Amino acid sequence: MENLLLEFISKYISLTDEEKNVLLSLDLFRSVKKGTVLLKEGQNSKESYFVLKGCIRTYYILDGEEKTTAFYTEMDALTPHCVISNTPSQYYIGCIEDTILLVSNIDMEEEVNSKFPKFDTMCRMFSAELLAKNKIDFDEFKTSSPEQRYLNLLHKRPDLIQRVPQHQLASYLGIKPQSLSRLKARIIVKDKG
Amino acid sequence: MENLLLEFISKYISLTDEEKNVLLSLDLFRSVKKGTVLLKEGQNSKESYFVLKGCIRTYYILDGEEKTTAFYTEMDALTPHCVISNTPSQYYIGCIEDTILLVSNIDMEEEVNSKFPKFDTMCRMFSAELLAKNKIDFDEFKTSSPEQRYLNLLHKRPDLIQRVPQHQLASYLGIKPQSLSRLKARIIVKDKG
DNA sequence: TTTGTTTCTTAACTTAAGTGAACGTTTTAA
DNA sequence: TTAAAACGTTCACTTAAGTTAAGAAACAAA
Repeated sequence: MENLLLEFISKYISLTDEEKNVLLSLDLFRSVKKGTVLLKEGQNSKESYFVLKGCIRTYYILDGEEKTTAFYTEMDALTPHCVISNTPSQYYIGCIEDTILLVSNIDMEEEVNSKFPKFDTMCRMFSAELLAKNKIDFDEFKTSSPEQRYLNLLHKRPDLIQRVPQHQLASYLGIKPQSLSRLKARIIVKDKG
Repeated sequence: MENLLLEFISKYISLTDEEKNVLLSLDLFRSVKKGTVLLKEGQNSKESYFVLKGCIRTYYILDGEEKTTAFYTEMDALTPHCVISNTPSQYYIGCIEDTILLVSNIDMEEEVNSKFPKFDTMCRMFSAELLAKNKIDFDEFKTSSPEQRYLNLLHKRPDLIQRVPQHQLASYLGIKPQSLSRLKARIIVKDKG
Protein backbone atom coordinates (compact mmCIF):
# COMPACT_ATOMS: atom_id res chain seq x y z
CA MET A 1 0.00 0.00 0.00
CA GLU A 2 2.84 2.39 0.86
CA ASN A 3 4.27 1.71 -2.58
CA LEU A 4 0.99 2.48 -4.31
CA LEU A 5 0.95 5.85 -2.59
CA LEU A 6 4.54 6.74 -3.41
CA GLU A 7 4.07 5.60 -6.99
CA PHE A 8 1.04 7.84 -7.30
CA ILE A 9 2.85 10.85 -5.85
CA SER A 10 5.78 10.33 -8.21
CA LYS A 11 3.46 11.25 -11.09
CA TYR A 12 3.49 14.83 -9.79
CA ILE A 13 6.63 15.46 -7.74
CA SER A 14 9.81 13.61 -6.74
CA LEU A 15 10.46 13.02 -3.07
CA THR A 16 13.68 12.61 -1.11
CA ASP A 17 13.94 9.61 1.21
CA GLU A 18 13.52 11.95 4.15
CA GLU A 19 10.28 13.33 2.73
CA LYS A 20 9.04 9.82 2.10
CA ASN A 21 9.72 8.92 5.70
CA VAL A 22 7.88 11.97 7.00
CA LEU A 23 4.92 11.04 4.83
CA LEU A 24 4.84 7.39 5.87
CA SER A 25 5.21 8.28 9.56
CA LEU A 26 1.90 10.16 9.52
CA ASP A 27 -0.32 7.11 10.15
CA LEU A 28 -2.57 7.76 7.17
CA PHE A 29 -3.73 4.26 6.33
CA ARG A 30 -7.08 2.94 7.51
CA SER A 31 -8.93 -0.32 6.82
CA VAL A 32 -12.71 -0.02 6.76
CA LYS A 33 -15.34 -2.75 6.55
CA LYS A 34 -18.06 -2.87 3.91
CA GLY A 35 -21.10 -0.99 5.15
CA THR A 36 -19.18 1.55 7.21
CA VAL A 37 -20.49 5.10 6.97
CA LEU A 38 -17.55 7.51 6.91
CA LEU A 39 -19.56 10.73 6.84
CA LYS A 40 -23.21 11.52 7.55
CA GLU A 41 -25.40 14.36 6.38
CA GLY A 42 -25.15 17.26 8.81
CA GLN A 43 -21.70 16.29 10.07
CA ASN A 44 -18.76 18.64 9.81
CA SER A 45 -15.83 16.37 9.08
CA LYS A 46 -12.23 17.42 8.40
CA GLU A 47 -11.22 14.20 6.66
CA SER A 48 -10.30 13.61 3.03
CA TYR A 49 -10.07 10.16 1.49
CA PHE A 50 -7.89 8.49 -1.06
CA VAL A 51 -8.87 4.95 -2.08
CA LEU A 52 -5.99 2.48 -2.21
CA LYS A 53 -8.17 -0.60 -2.53
CA GLY A 54 -11.93 -1.11 -2.53
CA CYS A 55 -14.83 1.22 -3.22
CA ILE A 56 -16.65 4.05 -1.46
CA ARG A 57 -19.59 6.13 -2.64
CA THR A 58 -21.27 9.46 -1.92
CA TYR A 59 -25.03 9.48 -1.52
CA TYR A 60 -27.91 11.69 -0.49
CA ILE A 61 -31.14 10.83 1.24
CA LEU A 62 -33.89 12.80 -0.53
CA ASP A 63 -37.54 12.25 0.37
CA GLY A 64 -36.40 9.17 2.28
CA GLU A 65 -34.75 7.78 -0.84
CA GLU A 66 -31.06 7.05 -1.24
CA LYS A 67 -29.46 8.68 -4.28
CA THR A 68 -25.94 7.56 -5.10
CA THR A 69 -24.05 10.19 -7.08
CA ALA A 70 -20.45 8.98 -7.22
CA PHE A 71 -18.22 5.95 -6.76
CA TYR A 72 -14.56 6.18 -5.77
CA THR A 73 -12.32 3.22 -6.52
CA GLU A 74 -8.57 2.55 -6.65
CA MET A 75 -6.52 5.80 -6.88
CA ASP A 76 -9.57 8.06 -6.62
CA ALA A 77 -9.58 10.97 -4.16
CA LEU A 78 -12.44 12.69 -2.37
CA THR A 79 -12.36 15.83 -0.29
CA PRO A 80 -15.93 16.43 0.92
CA HIS A 81 -17.35 19.90 0.45
CA CYS A 82 -17.85 20.28 4.20
CA VAL A 83 -14.08 20.02 4.72
CA ILE A 84 -13.46 22.94 2.38
CA SER A 85 -16.34 25.16 3.44
CA ASN A 86 -16.51 24.11 7.09
CA THR A 87 -20.29 23.70 6.85
CA PRO A 88 -22.47 20.64 7.57
CA SER A 89 -22.27 18.00 4.87
CA GLN A 90 -25.17 17.61 2.46
CA TYR A 91 -24.20 14.07 1.63
CA TYR A 92 -23.15 10.74 3.11
CA ILE A 93 -20.02 8.75 2.36
CA GLY A 94 -20.22 4.98 2.69
CA CYS A 95 -18.11 1.91 2.01
CA ILE A 96 -19.42 -0.51 -0.60
CA GLU A 97 -16.60 -3.01 -0.15
CA ASP A 98 -13.96 -3.72 2.47
CA THR A 99 -11.67 -0.84 1.68
CA ILE A 100 -8.16 0.42 2.42
CA LEU A 101 -8.11 4.18 2.59
CA LEU A 102 -5.60 6.90 3.01
CA VAL A 103 -7.24 9.36 5.39
CA SER A 104 -5.95 12.87 5.86
CA ASN A 105 -7.07 15.68 8.10
CA ILE A 106 -7.30 19.20 6.65
CA ASP A 107 -5.37 20.73 9.56
CA MET A 108 -2.59 18.19 9.21
CA GLU A 109 -2.57 18.76 5.45
CA GLU A 110 -2.17 22.51 5.87
CA GLU A 111 0.67 21.92 8.29
CA VAL A 112 2.50 19.51 5.98
CA ASN A 113 1.87 21.78 3.01
CA SER A 114 3.35 24.80 4.74
CA LYS A 115 6.41 22.79 5.78
CA PHE A 116 6.86 21.18 2.39
CA PRO A 117 5.84 23.55 -0.42
CA LYS A 118 6.33 20.62 -2.75
CA PHE A 119 3.18 19.01 -1.37
CA ASP A 120 1.32 22.23 -1.93
CA THR A 121 2.36 22.11 -5.56
CA MET A 122 1.30 18.47 -5.86
CA CYS A 123 -2.12 19.19 -4.38
CA ARG A 124 -2.58 22.11 -6.73
CA MET A 125 -1.73 19.99 -9.75
CA PHE A 126 -3.87 17.09 -8.62
CA SER A 127 -6.88 19.30 -7.84
CA ALA A 128 -6.63 21.15 -11.12
CA GLU A 129 -6.48 17.85 -12.99
CA LEU A 130 -9.49 16.43 -11.14
CA LEU A 131 -11.44 19.62 -11.75
CA ALA A 132 -10.82 19.51 -15.49
CA LYS A 133 -11.74 15.81 -15.63
CA ASN A 134 -14.82 16.29 -13.53
CA LYS A 135 -16.02 18.99 -15.91
CA ILE A 136 -15.70 16.62 -18.85
CA ASP A 137 -17.61 13.91 -16.98
CA PHE A 138 -20.34 16.41 -16.19
CA ASP A 139 -20.42 17.58 -19.82
CA GLU A 140 -20.70 13.99 -21.03
CA PHE A 141 -23.56 13.39 -18.64
CA LYS A 142 -25.43 16.48 -19.84
CA THR A 143 -25.00 15.71 -23.50
CA SER A 144 -26.08 12.08 -23.44
CA SER A 145 -29.18 9.99 -22.78
CA PRO A 146 -29.42 7.45 -19.95
CA GLU A 147 -28.82 4.66 -22.46
CA GLN A 148 -25.71 6.35 -23.86
CA ARG A 149 -24.50 6.97 -20.30
CA TYR A 150 -24.84 3.29 -19.49
CA LEU A 151 -23.03 2.20 -22.65
CA ASN A 152 -20.36 4.79 -21.97
CA LEU A 153 -19.86 3.46 -18.44
CA LEU A 154 -19.76 -0.06 -19.81
CA HIS A 155 -16.56 0.64 -21.66
CA LYS A 156 -15.02 3.27 -19.38
CA ARG A 157 -15.51 1.60 -16.00
CA PRO A 158 -16.77 -1.93 -16.78
CA ASP A 159 -15.71 -3.08 -13.29
CA LEU A 160 -18.23 -0.72 -11.65
CA ILE A 161 -21.22 -2.45 -13.24
CA GLN A 162 -20.04 -5.72 -11.71
CA ARG A 163 -19.02 -4.57 -8.25
CA VAL A 164 -21.80 -2.12 -7.47
CA PRO A 165 -25.50 -2.75 -6.64
CA GLN A 166 -27.76 -1.96 -9.60
CA HIS A 167 -30.05 0.43 -7.72
CA GLN A 168 -27.01 2.51 -6.76
CA LEU A 169 -25.80 2.40 -10.33
CA ALA A 170 -29.20 3.65 -11.48
CA SER A 171 -29.12 6.88 -9.52
CA TYR A 172 -25.49 7.29 -10.56
CA LEU A 173 -26.85 7.29 -14.12
CA GLY A 174 -29.61 9.72 -13.13
CA ILE A 175 -32.51 7.26 -13.44
CA LYS A 176 -34.65 4.85 -11.39
CA PRO A 177 -33.66 1.19 -10.88
CA GLN A 178 -36.68 0.05 -12.94
CA SER A 179 -35.52 2.21 -15.84
CA LEU A 180 -32.03 0.73 -15.65
CA SER A 181 -33.46 -2.82 -15.83
CA ARG A 182 -35.63 -1.87 -18.80
CA LEU A 183 -32.76 -0.09 -20.52
CA LYS A 184 -30.50 -3.14 -20.18
CA ALA A 185 -33.23 -5.41 -21.58
CA ARG A 186 -33.66 -2.98 -24.49
CA ILE A 187 -29.94 -3.09 -25.30
CA ILE A 188 -29.88 -6.90 -25.35
CA VAL A 189 -32.80 -6.97 -27.81
CA LYS A 190 -31.03 -4.40 -30.00
CA ASP A 191 -27.85 -6.50 -30.04
CA LYS A 192 -29.77 -9.54 -31.25
CA GLY A 193 -31.64 -7.63 -33.96
CA MET B 1 -10.87 45.62 -12.92
CA GLU B 2 -7.52 45.45 -11.11
CA ASN B 3 -9.38 45.97 -7.87
CA LEU B 4 -11.81 43.15 -8.57
CA LEU B 5 -8.86 40.83 -9.05
CA LEU B 6 -7.04 41.89 -5.89
CA GLU B 7 -10.24 41.70 -3.90
CA PHE B 8 -10.80 38.19 -5.13
CA ILE B 9 -7.25 37.10 -4.28
CA SER B 10 -7.54 38.56 -0.79
CA LYS B 11 -10.14 35.90 -0.02
CA TYR B 12 -7.34 33.33 -0.09
CA ILE B 13 -3.99 35.03 0.65
CA SER B 14 -2.69 38.48 1.55
CA LEU B 15 -0.27 40.17 -0.81
CA THR B 16 2.48 42.70 -0.19
CA ASP B 17 2.49 45.82 -2.39
CA GLU B 18 5.47 44.38 -4.22
CA GLU B 19 3.61 41.18 -5.01
CA LYS B 20 0.61 43.17 -6.19
CA ASN B 21 2.86 45.11 -8.55
CA VAL B 22 4.38 41.94 -9.96
CA LEU B 23 0.93 40.58 -10.56
CA LEU B 24 -0.42 43.70 -12.22
CA SER B 25 2.66 44.05 -14.41
CA LEU B 26 1.92 40.74 -16.11
CA ASP B 27 -0.49 42.11 -18.74
CA LEU B 28 -3.25 39.66 -17.89
CA PHE B 29 -6.33 41.65 -18.89
CA ARG B 30 -8.03 41.14 -22.24
CA SER B 31 -11.21 42.58 -23.71
CA VAL B 32 -13.07 40.26 -26.06
CA LYS B 33 -16.06 40.98 -28.29
CA LYS B 34 -19.27 38.97 -28.19
CA GLY B 35 -19.04 36.09 -30.62
CA THR B 36 -15.29 35.59 -30.25
CA VAL B 37 -14.20 31.95 -30.10
CA LEU B 38 -11.39 31.60 -27.55
CA LEU B 39 -10.74 27.90 -28.05
CA LYS B 40 -11.75 25.44 -30.76
CA GLU B 41 -12.10 21.68 -30.69
CA GLY B 42 -8.79 20.05 -31.59
CA GLN B 43 -6.70 23.02 -30.47
CA ASN B 44 -4.06 22.67 -27.81
CA SER B 45 -4.24 25.93 -25.91
CA LYS B 46 -2.23 26.90 -22.84
CA GLU B 47 -4.59 29.64 -21.68
CA SER B 48 -6.81 29.76 -18.60
CA TYR B 49 -9.58 32.30 -18.16
CA PHE B 50 -11.02 34.24 -15.29
CA VAL B 51 -14.12 36.32 -16.04
CA LEU B 52 -14.06 39.85 -14.63
CA LYS B 53 -17.10 41.05 -16.56
CA GLY B 54 -19.33 39.40 -19.15
CA CYS B 55 -20.03 35.79 -19.98
CA ILE B 56 -18.29 32.93 -21.76
CA ARG B 57 -19.46 29.37 -22.36
CA THR B 58 -18.05 25.95 -23.18
CA TYR B 59 -19.75 23.97 -25.92
CA TYR B 60 -19.37 20.85 -28.02
CA ILE B 61 -20.40 20.18 -31.59
CA LEU B 62 -21.92 16.69 -31.66
CA ASP B 63 -23.57 15.35 -34.82
CA GLY B 64 -23.39 18.89 -36.16
CA GLU B 65 -25.32 20.20 -33.17
CA GLU B 66 -24.03 22.69 -30.64
CA LYS B 67 -24.30 21.53 -27.04
CA THR B 68 -23.62 24.18 -24.41
CA THR B 69 -22.49 22.64 -21.13
CA ALA B 70 -21.36 25.55 -18.95
CA PHE B 71 -21.55 29.31 -18.55
CA TYR B 72 -18.85 31.35 -16.80
CA THR B 73 -19.79 34.78 -15.50
CA GLU B 74 -18.27 37.35 -13.12
CA MET B 75 -15.58 35.79 -10.85
CA ASP B 76 -15.78 32.36 -12.50
CA ALA B 77 -12.58 30.61 -13.57
CA LEU B 78 -11.97 28.08 -16.32
CA THR B 79 -8.84 26.08 -17.03
CA PRO B 80 -9.58 23.93 -20.10
CA HIS B 81 -8.76 20.26 -19.86
CA CYS B 82 -6.35 20.55 -22.79
CA VAL B 83 -4.18 22.94 -20.77
CA ILE B 84 -3.78 20.38 -18.00
CA SER B 85 -3.39 17.27 -20.11
CA ASN B 86 -1.66 18.87 -23.10
CA THR B 87 -4.01 17.09 -25.49
CA PRO B 88 -6.37 18.53 -28.16
CA SER B 89 -9.48 20.12 -26.70
CA GLN B 90 -12.78 18.28 -26.98
CA TYR B 91 -14.74 21.47 -26.58
CA TYR B 92 -15.04 25.06 -27.74
CA ILE B 93 -14.97 28.18 -25.61
CA GLY B 94 -16.93 31.18 -26.87
CA CYS B 95 -17.94 34.66 -25.73
CA ILE B 96 -21.65 35.29 -25.30
CA GLU B 97 -21.25 38.94 -24.36
CA ASP B 98 -18.54 41.56 -24.69
CA THR B 99 -16.29 40.32 -21.93
CA ILE B 100 -13.30 41.38 -19.87
CA LEU B 101 -11.10 38.44 -19.07
CA LEU B 102 -8.02 37.73 -17.09
CA VAL B 103 -5.99 35.40 -19.30
CA SER B 104 -3.10 33.40 -17.96
CA ASN B 105 -0.68 31.04 -19.64
CA ILE B 106 0.18 27.76 -17.93
CA ASP B 107 3.94 28.26 -18.40
CA MET B 108 3.77 31.74 -16.94
CA GLU B 109 1.64 30.42 -14.08
CA GLU B 110 4.17 27.72 -13.24
CA GLU B 111 6.92 30.32 -13.25
CA VAL B 112 5.04 32.72 -10.99
CA ASN B 113 4.00 29.85 -8.71
CA SER B 114 7.57 28.64 -8.28
CA LYS B 115 8.75 32.18 -7.51
CA PHE B 116 5.87 32.93 -5.15
CA PRO B 117 4.80 29.79 -3.24
CA LYS B 118 1.93 31.89 -1.94
CA PHE B 119 0.28 31.76 -5.36
CA ASP B 120 0.72 28.02 -5.41
CA THR B 121 -1.17 27.84 -2.15
CA MET B 122 -3.89 30.10 -3.49
CA CYS B 123 -4.34 28.02 -6.61
CA ARG B 124 -4.52 24.86 -4.53
CA MET B 125 -7.21 26.33 -2.29
CA PHE B 126 -9.17 27.75 -5.20
CA SER B 127 -9.02 24.50 -7.21
CA ALA B 128 -10.03 22.38 -4.24
CA GLU B 129 -12.98 24.70 -3.58
CA LEU B 130 -14.12 24.61 -7.21
CA LEU B 131 -13.79 20.84 -7.30
CA ALA B 132 -15.97 20.40 -4.22
CA LYS B 133 -18.57 22.85 -5.59
CA ASN B 134 -18.55 21.26 -9.01
CA LYS B 135 -19.25 17.88 -7.45
CA ILE B 136 -22.30 19.28 -5.68
CA ASP B 137 -23.56 20.86 -8.91
CA PHE B 138 -23.12 17.55 -10.68
CA ASP B 139 -24.89 15.71 -7.85
CA GLU B 140 -27.78 18.16 -7.99
CA PHE B 141 -28.05 17.64 -11.73
CA LYS B 142 -28.13 13.87 -11.36
CA THR B 143 -30.72 13.86 -8.63
CA SER B 144 -33.23 16.21 -10.24
CA SER B 145 -35.57 16.38 -13.23
CA PRO B 146 -35.24 18.96 -16.02
CA GLU B 147 -38.08 20.95 -14.47
CA GLN B 148 -36.42 20.94 -11.03
CA ARG B 149 -33.12 21.93 -12.66
CA TYR B 150 -34.78 24.90 -14.32
CA LEU B 151 -36.48 26.03 -11.13
CA ASN B 152 -33.22 25.55 -9.27
CA LEU B 153 -31.39 27.69 -11.81
CA LEU B 154 -34.14 30.28 -11.60
CA HIS B 155 -33.28 31.04 -8.00
CA LYS B 156 -29.55 30.29 -8.01
CA ARG B 157 -28.52 32.16 -11.16
CA PRO B 158 -31.61 34.12 -12.27
CA ASP B 159 -29.42 36.43 -14.36
CA LEU B 160 -28.38 33.53 -16.62
CA ILE B 161 -31.92 32.94 -17.82
CA GLN B 162 -32.09 36.55 -18.94
CA ARG B 163 -28.68 37.01 -20.48
CA VAL B 164 -28.28 33.69 -22.30
CA PRO B 165 -30.01 32.37 -25.47
CA GLN B 166 -32.71 29.82 -24.64
CA HIS B 167 -31.39 27.07 -26.89
CA GLN B 168 -28.03 27.28 -25.10
CA LEU B 169 -29.80 27.21 -21.77
CA ALA B 170 -31.65 24.09 -22.88
CA SER B 171 -28.56 21.99 -23.46
CA TYR B 172 -27.10 23.39 -20.25
CA LEU B 173 -30.16 21.82 -18.57
CA GLY B 174 -29.64 18.61 -20.52
CA ILE B 175 -32.71 18.93 -22.76
CA LYS B 176 -33.82 20.20 -26.21
CA PRO B 177 -34.95 23.79 -26.80
CA GLN B 178 -38.52 22.61 -27.54
CA SER B 179 -38.61 20.82 -24.21
CA LEU B 180 -37.47 23.95 -22.41
CA SER B 181 -40.24 26.00 -24.04
CA ARG B 182 -42.82 23.38 -23.09
CA LEU B 183 -41.46 23.11 -19.57
CA LYS B 184 -41.71 26.86 -19.05
CA ALA B 185 -45.29 26.89 -20.33
CA ARG B 186 -46.09 24.04 -17.97
CA ILE B 187 -44.73 25.94 -14.98
CA ILE B 188 -46.79 29.03 -15.79
CA VAL B 189 -49.99 26.96 -15.94
CA LYS B 190 -49.09 25.34 -12.60
CA ASP B 191 -48.56 28.75 -11.00
CA LYS B 192 -52.02 29.88 -12.09
CA GLY B 193 -53.72 26.69 -10.90
C1' DT C 1 -32.61 -23.94 8.26
C1' DT C 2 -36.01 -20.76 8.23
C1' DT C 3 -37.56 -16.18 8.16
C1' DG C 4 -37.49 -11.67 6.81
C1' DT C 5 -35.39 -8.08 4.19
C1' DT C 6 -33.37 -6.20 0.34
C1' DT C 7 -32.57 -6.35 -4.45
C1' DC C 8 -33.63 -7.04 -9.24
C1' DT C 9 -36.73 -7.57 -12.78
C1' DT C 10 -41.12 -7.38 -15.30
C1' DA C 11 -45.48 -5.30 -16.44
C1' DA C 12 -49.25 -1.84 -17.12
C1' DC C 13 -50.10 2.79 -16.98
C1' DT C 14 -48.84 7.86 -16.71
C1' DT C 15 -46.01 11.62 -17.65
C1' DA C 16 -42.56 14.05 -19.90
C1' DA C 17 -38.83 14.38 -23.17
C1' DG C 18 -37.34 13.62 -28.20
C1' DT C 19 -38.60 14.41 -33.10
C1' DG C 20 -40.08 16.73 -37.17
C1' DA C 21 -42.51 20.43 -38.89
C1' DA C 22 -44.55 24.93 -39.06
C1' DC C 23 -44.65 29.82 -38.20
C1' DG C 24 -43.82 34.37 -36.45
C1' DT C 25 -39.97 37.12 -34.60
C1' DT C 26 -35.38 38.65 -34.10
C1' DT C 27 -30.83 39.08 -35.56
C1' DT C 28 -27.27 39.18 -38.94
C1' DA C 29 -25.05 40.20 -42.93
C1' DA C 30 -24.95 41.46 -47.71
C1' DT D 1 -32.66 48.31 -46.59
C1' DT D 2 -33.60 43.95 -47.63
C1' DA D 3 -32.94 39.09 -47.79
C1' DA D 4 -31.38 35.29 -45.30
C1' DA D 5 -30.39 32.98 -41.26
C1' DA D 6 -31.13 31.99 -36.58
C1' DC D 7 -34.24 31.82 -32.69
C1' DG D 8 -38.26 30.77 -29.77
C1' DT D 9 -42.54 28.74 -29.45
C1' DT D 10 -46.32 25.61 -30.49
C1' DC D 11 -48.24 21.26 -32.19
C1' DA D 12 -48.89 16.28 -33.21
C1' DC D 13 -46.67 12.16 -32.79
C1' DT D 14 -43.10 8.84 -30.93
C1' DT D 15 -40.20 7.14 -27.52
C1' DA D 16 -38.52 6.53 -23.08
C1' DA D 17 -38.50 7.52 -18.22
C1' DG D 18 -41.42 7.80 -13.78
C1' DT D 19 -44.85 5.35 -10.96
C1' DT D 20 -47.15 1.67 -8.77
C1' DA D 21 -47.43 -2.97 -8.00
C1' DA D 22 -46.09 -7.70 -7.90
C1' DG D 23 -43.17 -11.61 -7.84
C1' DA D 24 -38.62 -14.05 -8.01
C1' DA D 25 -33.95 -14.23 -6.41
C1' DA D 26 -30.21 -13.12 -3.36
C1' DC D 27 -28.71 -12.08 1.13
C1' DA D 28 -28.63 -11.61 6.13
C1' DA D 29 -30.04 -12.59 10.67
C1' DA D 30 -32.33 -15.36 14.11
